[in-house]
Amino acid sequence: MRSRTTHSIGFVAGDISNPLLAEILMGAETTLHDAGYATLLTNSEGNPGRDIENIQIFEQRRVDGLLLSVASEGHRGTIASLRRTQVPIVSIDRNLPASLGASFVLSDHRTGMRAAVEHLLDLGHRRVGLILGTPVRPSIERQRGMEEAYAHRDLSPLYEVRLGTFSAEHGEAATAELLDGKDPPTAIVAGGNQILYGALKAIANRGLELGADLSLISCDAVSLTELYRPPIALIKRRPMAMGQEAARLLLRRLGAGGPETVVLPTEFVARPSCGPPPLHAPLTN
Amino acid sequence: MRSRTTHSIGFVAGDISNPLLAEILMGAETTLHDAGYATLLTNSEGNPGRDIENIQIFEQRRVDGLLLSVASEGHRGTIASLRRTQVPIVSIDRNLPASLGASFVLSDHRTGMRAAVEHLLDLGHRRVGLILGTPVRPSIERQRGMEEAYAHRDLSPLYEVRLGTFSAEHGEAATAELLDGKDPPTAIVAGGNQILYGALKAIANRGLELGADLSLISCDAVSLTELYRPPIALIKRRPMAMGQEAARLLLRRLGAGGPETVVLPTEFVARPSCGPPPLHAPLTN
DNA sequence: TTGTATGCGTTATCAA
DNA sequence: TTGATAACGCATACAA
Repeated sequence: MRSRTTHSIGFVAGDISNPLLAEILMGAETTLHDAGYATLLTNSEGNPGRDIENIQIFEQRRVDGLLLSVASEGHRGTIASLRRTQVPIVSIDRNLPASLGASFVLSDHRTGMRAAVEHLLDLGHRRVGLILGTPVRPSIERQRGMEEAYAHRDLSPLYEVRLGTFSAEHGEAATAELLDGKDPPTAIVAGGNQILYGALKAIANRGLELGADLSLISCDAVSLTELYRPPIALIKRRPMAMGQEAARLLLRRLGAGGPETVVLPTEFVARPSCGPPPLHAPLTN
Repeated sequence: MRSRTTHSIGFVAGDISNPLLAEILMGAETTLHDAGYATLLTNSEGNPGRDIENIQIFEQRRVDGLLLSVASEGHRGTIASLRRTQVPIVSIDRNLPASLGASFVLSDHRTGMRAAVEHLLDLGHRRVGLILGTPVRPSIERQRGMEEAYAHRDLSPLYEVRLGTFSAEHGEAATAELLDGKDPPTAIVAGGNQILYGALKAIANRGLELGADLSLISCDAVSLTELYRPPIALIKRRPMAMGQEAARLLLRRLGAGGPETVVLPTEFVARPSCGPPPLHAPLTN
């Protein structure tokens, strides 16, 4: 008498301790719960191998669908696991081969980043440091937004990009390198909230005043950005809406709809952490 | 040939968007994953009705055990649902009737709070405001720690306690009331990280300088406490260890062990957000 | 044609 | 040293 469906959904999360992902998860969980589905959660901690394991675990448990934010987009094993999986897939802010037939919920990081960098260029900055996490879609789109801003103003690409991990450690190390290097940037964009924490630590250690000695922009709104003094400019999005949208896309797939892609906007919010570059900084180009 | 167990665990969380709970969850999930268990997560959003729903969902899915942090400890319906449940239960930082035969992982909030308040009393404070969330174990234990500190010094209980919810809104409103009232406190203790955000907002709105005009102590270490200027004193614990311990207790129950209780320590960390009370404050008692 | 995307082959790295 | 696994890069194919 029972249907073949388990009325459960698997969520493969990269790092649950990230408050952003927690919000996405909450949005998805709430929507799925209202539709009568339980959410199973697993944690990969940024490890592609555990992504594969987790996908297999969900396969064994016969979940009706998968929500996932994979650790590595191009990873051969991950793609192979997903190809074997029969259930609908919704990818959250990650690019996957179209042949998988997945749905996508993506943030338009590029537009927000472009607006942020144009704001810095308007203020007179020319050397900007961009600190990114692993080379997954959000990082790549953010870099493109940076490139577009410079290209649109016909300026030489004097920005410096530091790829790494979405960790406070990388944020701190990259900020230190940028600030201690030759021709240090007059503005820094932190591409993730853990990266922001690390960057702030390095900045505070050097006694630099935000908005005067150095400008700073954060990706994603953490409470810290509005409570910090001065308040920190940010590229905003709505993570809970992202989770809800992911859940809705999955529910449509379960109702026999085809794969869809939804792109959600990001918005730049100027705040006093951005000011004109210090006068002694070399204004090239 | 398959065992009757589903090798899955249900985690009933109050509010996943709380970074503290996210860390507890991650600790539990990692340990359970290593033991071959998948973690199912549901979210109650502080609503006892949804606690009951979620417990029933897990019952239907035949999970092997439950980890939970209930919204309301005394709630009749919640207790009744738990009584019906056949699987082992581990309660995280919540009191439940002993007749349920649950295991417990608890934080020793009282000791940390007592040390924190004694620090304030040593600095000369007599009027302290304590902002708490809902009346569950952490709040109750924190209040007791406050009481003990005053009693141990033979001081009149000039502290003021504000129970409410674990939200930034309550933190801001309660801080505003305390500061705008007659005989305002010279120090405030924020009993939860969302409460801290609200309190800081109210304090910043009034242009008060921490450590000089007002002293502030936070419960639980959010990155904000070390990045804020001045850094904010806190009562520290290890949420990830709490999740791991909860998972271990549950695994022991699954291996036919009896119910156990583990109490994990909290530690007060003094920081510059605490200073002597301003001279113009009335020093009573 | 140019940019983009995908799949395969190769190398590098780490752990046993 | 060997095995496995992850990162890199090229060639191809498709689309704008």
